[in-house]
Amino acid sequence: MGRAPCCDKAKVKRGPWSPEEDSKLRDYIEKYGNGGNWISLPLKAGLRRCGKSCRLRWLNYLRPNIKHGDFSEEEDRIIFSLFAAIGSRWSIIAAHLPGRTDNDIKNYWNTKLRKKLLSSSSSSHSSSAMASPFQNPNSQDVKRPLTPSTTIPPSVYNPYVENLDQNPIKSLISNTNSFEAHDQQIFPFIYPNYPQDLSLSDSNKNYITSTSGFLLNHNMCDHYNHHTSFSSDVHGKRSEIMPKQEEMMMMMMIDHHIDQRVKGYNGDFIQGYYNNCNGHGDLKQMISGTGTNSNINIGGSGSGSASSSSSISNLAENKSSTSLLQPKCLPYFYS
DNA sequence: AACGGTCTCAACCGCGGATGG
DNA sequence: CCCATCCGCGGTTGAGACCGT
Repeated sequence: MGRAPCCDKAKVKRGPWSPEEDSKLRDYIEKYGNGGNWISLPLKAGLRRCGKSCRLRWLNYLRPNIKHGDFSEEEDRIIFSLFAAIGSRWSIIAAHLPGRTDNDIKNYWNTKLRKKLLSSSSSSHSSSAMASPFQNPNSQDVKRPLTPSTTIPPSVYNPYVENLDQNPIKSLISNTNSFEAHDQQIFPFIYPNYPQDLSLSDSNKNYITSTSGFLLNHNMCDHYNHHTSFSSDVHGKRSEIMPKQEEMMMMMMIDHHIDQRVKGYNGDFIQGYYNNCNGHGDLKQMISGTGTNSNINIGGSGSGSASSSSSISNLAENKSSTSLLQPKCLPYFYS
């Protein structure tokens, strides 16, 4: 037996709200609130609407202090940052943007920001492609050598992920320490207003920025690990938890950030992920380059297998790479 | 001006979680 | 514990606006 409908659809009005309906709803809620019960509200307010519809109309449109209209660049950055960190948790993202609703942000992402990211990512080989919105205006463009990041408390790099210290992926990445990173290209994903957001002392700033090169990837990998039981148990079975679209965006972000600092990198992280999802390897191996099928390839174009496995560490040494994104990946990520 | 394709965004839908009897 | 009910969320839809030809 299916779930009972929340209201009798034959008796309620649907579609766009009229000014009169808006006025009735607004007046009622301003006088009495919703009484903790949206379902019974329409009857009391004299509206022929479903309670859920009333709730949505109030929250997304009639509620005071709702901000409509264009998003600022700062808001863009916050959305990108939080999306990178937590995915499509629109309500949480909305909580960071006063006056914006989750619906608004979701629509904005789907119609504008996603395209912005796609176009940025597709042209990421040009040096300034990602200057905005990914560049943090608050950071100084200073290269710092990376050091292992195991000393960073988890809460510093992702407030939404717990127990990152126990994450095996984290330590593997931390050992890959031969990168140099531009903080401004990384931190905005996590903290748009860094360093202001963190209110760090000078010493703490150094301590954190020295490892920031992989913070983004830490977050992403943890995100994957958390949501998809990432390693070998995915064997060809796509996660039902993480939507395809989100996977694509996350991988493109990772891809871009590798691309930013690895000369000759051509997108094989995405291929690696693809292969991983088909049971050819696992993410830890992919990142550390330790597995038989670590899928960051150099100079290879093997189909489904790593033709010349290497690691991000090797790529960081500016070894040339001519490998291409496998054609079979394209329908998967770009369909 | 007419037409067709694309984009936007308000609204809907269904699910999972929370809550209370 | 079970069940019913409600809430809140995220994905999807579709009408109208917009744009290019």
